[in-house]
Amino acid sequence: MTPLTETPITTADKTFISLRKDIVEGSIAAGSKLNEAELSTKYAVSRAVIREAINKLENTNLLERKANVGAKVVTLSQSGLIQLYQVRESLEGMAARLAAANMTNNEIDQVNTLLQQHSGSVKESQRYYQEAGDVDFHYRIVLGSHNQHLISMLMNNIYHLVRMYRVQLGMAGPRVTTAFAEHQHIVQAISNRDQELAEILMRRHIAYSRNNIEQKLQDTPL
Amino acid sequence: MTPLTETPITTADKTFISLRKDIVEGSIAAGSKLNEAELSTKYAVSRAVIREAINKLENTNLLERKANVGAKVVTLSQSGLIQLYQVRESLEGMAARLAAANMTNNEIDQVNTLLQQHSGSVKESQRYYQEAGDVDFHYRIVLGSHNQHLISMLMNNIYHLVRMYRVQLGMAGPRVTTAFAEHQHIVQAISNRDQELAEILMRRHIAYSRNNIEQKLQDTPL
DNA sequence: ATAAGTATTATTGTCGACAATATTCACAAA
DNA sequence: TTTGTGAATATTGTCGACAATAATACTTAT
Repeated sequence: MTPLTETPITTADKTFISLRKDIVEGSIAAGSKLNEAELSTKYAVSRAVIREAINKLENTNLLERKANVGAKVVTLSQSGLIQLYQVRESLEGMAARLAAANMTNNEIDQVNTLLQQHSGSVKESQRYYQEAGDVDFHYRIVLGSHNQHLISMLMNNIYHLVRMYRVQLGMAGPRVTTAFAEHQHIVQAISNRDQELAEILMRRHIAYSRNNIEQKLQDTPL
Repeated sequence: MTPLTETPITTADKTFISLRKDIVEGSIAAGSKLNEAELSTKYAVSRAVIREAINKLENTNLLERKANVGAKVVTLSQSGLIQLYQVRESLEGMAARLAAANMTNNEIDQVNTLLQQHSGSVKESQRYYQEAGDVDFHYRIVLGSHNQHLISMLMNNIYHLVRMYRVQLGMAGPRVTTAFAEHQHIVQAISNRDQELAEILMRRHIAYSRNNIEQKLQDTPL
């Protein structure tokens, strides 16, 4: 299940999504320079389209542009990861708080159903949950905040870069089961409409998650 | 004193800044549609430049684009303002926390000096502080977080829209002196390296500020 | 051999024209 | 009058070419 259905209309949009995918998954290497002419032939579109896609990518924090020089894919670093997760903790904490205030009963039921479904697959294969399940859960909470700025910032500016770290550093990890329990507690707080607790639990959850990734990063440094 | 010196290089950058100014200050009306050809003649640049500027403006939350239809300046609304301040509270709270952890002693000294300077002008004319002083203070804290994502999000995605609300709803307000005291307390907490308190105080400060603006909004509804 | 300055090449920025899509207007039918 | 259909118009999306800037290679002098 894809949580948010992006429907690219223009070729610039499609190119943007292709480029983003290639960067996140590393087929365009971190730190490498983007040559507009090259990309133009590679994706079989005009340079104007490439430029528009690059402009859009700039917002996603996946690359940096310098005037008259060009665009470079970001480099992954420990400090970059920490900074990213600090922002995540801040924004998703607020999202959980707002979700406790603003989610409809119907939305809360759906999240509960989602967790029940996951509970099964957690026991069997831990793999599934970590990939799609975790993302799904966080999406629901963020959308449940009903705050357009919050949603846009996390979806567009944060999550793709988070995924880039996950993919390129090969995060899978044994944190699956404890993370699942944490998710349950967060939903519990939201069900109780306890804004304060929902925020605290979500912030802790993300802080734990960061520690986990950081530890992996010690083993396989950049 | 301008806190962050933007140095536009290309004509697209310059046009972007001009357009942003005109939108924030309302000479291009909120809710109005942007016609690329019109703007092209108005700013005396090609349509390509206008399009690049519009693309950049999309990130600032000052306008919305729809494929094959065009870009519209955002409309100001009470719920929009509340949502904006919720995000601000979240991000600037974290910024204050990180500032308490990461600011150099030198940076802290500079903020203290800044507040002392303001303390004089607060007694005389309240006007100055509310405009430049408040902005200056918040910039220092945000920059003091030493978190690039946080800085970028607030500077690029949030503050211009905040200013648009302020300008177009004519916020000046008698909150000057109490806000000044709040600023002092925040700096005190940062000086003490008390992350927890710095975050709490900043969040309260912004919540108060939001209430203040909301109240004004009751008097002059949109 | 090295350094500085200049010429050459490569790459990004800007432009005007054309294509594709959406909007508006006119007309006809109910 | 209102509604639906089609043509005409306006607007955005895409393209290739040229201009401006940066990166590279070459030459020359010390």
